[in-house]
Amino acid sequence: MTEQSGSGRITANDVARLAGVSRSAVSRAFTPGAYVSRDTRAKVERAADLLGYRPDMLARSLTTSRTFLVGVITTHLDNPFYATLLQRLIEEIQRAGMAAVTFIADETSNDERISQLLSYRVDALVLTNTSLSSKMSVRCARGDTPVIAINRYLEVDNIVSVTCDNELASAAIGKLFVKKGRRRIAYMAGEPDTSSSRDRERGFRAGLSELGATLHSSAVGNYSHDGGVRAARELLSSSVRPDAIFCANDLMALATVDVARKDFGLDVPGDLMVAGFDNSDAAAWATYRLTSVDQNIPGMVRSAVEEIEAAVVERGRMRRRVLIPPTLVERESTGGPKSIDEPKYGS
Amino acid sequence: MTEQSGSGRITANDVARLAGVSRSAVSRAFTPGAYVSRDTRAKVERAADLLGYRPDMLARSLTTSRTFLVGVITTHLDNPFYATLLQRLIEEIQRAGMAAVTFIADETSNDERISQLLSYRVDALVLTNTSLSSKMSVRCARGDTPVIAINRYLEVDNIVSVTCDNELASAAIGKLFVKKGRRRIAYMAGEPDTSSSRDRERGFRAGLSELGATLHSSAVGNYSHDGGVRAARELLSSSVRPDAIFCANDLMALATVDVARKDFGLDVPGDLMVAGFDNSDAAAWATYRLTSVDQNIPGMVRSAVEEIEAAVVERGRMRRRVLIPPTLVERESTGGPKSIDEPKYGS
DNA sequence: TTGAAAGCGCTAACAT
DNA sequence: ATGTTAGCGCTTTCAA
Repeated sequence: MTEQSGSGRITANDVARLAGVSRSAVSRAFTPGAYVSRDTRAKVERAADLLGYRPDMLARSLTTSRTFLVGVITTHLDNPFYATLLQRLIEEIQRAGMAAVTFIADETSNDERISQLLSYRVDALVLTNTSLSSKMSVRCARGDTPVIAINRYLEVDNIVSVTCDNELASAAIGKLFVKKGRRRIAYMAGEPDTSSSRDRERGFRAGLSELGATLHSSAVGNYSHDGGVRAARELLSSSVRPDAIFCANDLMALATVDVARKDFGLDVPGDLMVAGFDNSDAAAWATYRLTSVDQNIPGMVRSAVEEIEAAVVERGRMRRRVLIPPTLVERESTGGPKSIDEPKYGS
Repeated sequence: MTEQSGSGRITANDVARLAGVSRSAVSRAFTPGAYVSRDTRAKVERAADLLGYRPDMLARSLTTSRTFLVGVITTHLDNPFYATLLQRLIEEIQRAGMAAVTFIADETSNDERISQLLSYRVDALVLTNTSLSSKMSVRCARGDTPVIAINRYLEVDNIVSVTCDNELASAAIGKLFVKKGRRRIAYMAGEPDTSSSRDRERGFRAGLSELGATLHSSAVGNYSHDGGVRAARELLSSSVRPDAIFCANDLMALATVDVARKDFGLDVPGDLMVAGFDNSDAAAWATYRLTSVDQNIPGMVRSAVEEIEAAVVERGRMRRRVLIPPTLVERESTGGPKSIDEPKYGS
């Protein structure tokens, strides 16, 4: 067993010496589409294995200006949807042979984080549930760093937004309520200044009016459980109580079910139908059996990473918006699945 | 407004030219403890601001052999505890001026991920809910890369494990059940081959026997909700049903409450007391009000990052194990908080 | 205190 | 197909 003398980093030189070839031969052996003879490649690989050598990505990046690093900025992960989204995104990035440098957005220090990521020369930037200041947008553009936004539609140039079709799915929920005979239909908004919350409200209203119904009341729950508790109390305290509530995410919908049962003694779905958004794990739990919208996270992250790969090679302009078709998942909180022969929307 | 001619990356040379100083002056202006006159520093800073310059971390790392990159390997984030842990860990890493390169462990490709991180010359490696093969352990040691394990105690050299005091907290739960008058007390294990699940069982048994009680039955729920459902059905189907179950995490405990109520029509805590571990958000929800153990995630990640910083400067041997004191959070699932004057354990 | 020069580990253009 | 040479952008001795 040949050993390395100076403990510490093993370099291409060490491998070259051991294999009896030049440094460039070693480099070529580790470069996918390079001219190396079967023979030298074998020698290099054996030597590399022996020494436990692996090219230094930093040094490599310095010459290739490809780091295989993707910067990811996300929010707090208390919301399980964000957690799952981040997990799948990271997995997809690593499946594509890259690595994710992840930051949690401070909201206040968002620009600083992006600047930091840029100093690592990330090949691309992915923003999940986060915005981009126009200042940073131009810095990314100048550095030729493609930016992909997931789950937020950003009105900024040179950025591709990947979201599910919030309007379509929300309209489907609205129509579901009406078909189930509900008439006092309420909406619980997420964070009011996000595109997702606005799109969901717009779609929901459209779905209602398509069947001749109209919104009875609404409140803001800020996408959090606590906010959902407050908003649910507000809605249900009304003198004319709603008989159906569409919450802009599951966290608020679960809170709404809790409040309806515990604080108001209501039966779900008898007295009150509730629907959410995200199809989180808890939506399927026996206690809730919550109707919800599956955003197709795998589809979203796949699109996002495809956009990254395209942008990295093309270096050109990018598509502005990608819409992922969601799926409505009906459970007992809206009276259970509809009859089997009724067609689902979406593909 | 002076602008940069060649769009693309701005280098120290550009700044030097604009500021009328040398490259090294620029470098020194960006190096905390370096000899630069107030005057040149000011000139450099102004020029850098104007150009939007920021030192290239990759190039810098190549000479300093400090990347300010921390490799993080974690598991699936379906478990909200892992999600919160990861979030806080990343936040703590970025507060320390470093960046986290995050991978989701494939279990099968764990070694490959670590090797990949090593090729980025990460300053340290953090494993959360993950193991380390002895092969990789020696590669880390050879490269002088410190390894910190969170939430797993690993029997490997040169590694520091940060966990909460699982045994202490679990013993407290055991004693709580006995004090509340329960005698048919069961344990629901997590993944059987993890140190956390084993330590919790050991502590729980110890707590019981300390008050003269003994374990009635046990099952394995693998730390998942589905697993918890199955294990709860198993335990509650017994001819002599348990009247208290300690689940090794909240996900399983919530599942147990659901099963007890929905499938067996039991009252919690009347017919069955349930306690969990992690003090996840859902444990506080009105439907569950679950007694649980708060592992003090902020304390865990703070210790972990302190260990990183210490290891990076010292390059010496490290402490083997850090125990974080947890807190018992009593809620209605075990009959509500005890009287106010009864002392809590831990600090 | 500052600038000039060397080099971190690698890849790529050029010769062979 | 292989080796030689010249950098990638930075820090850091070494002189001045």
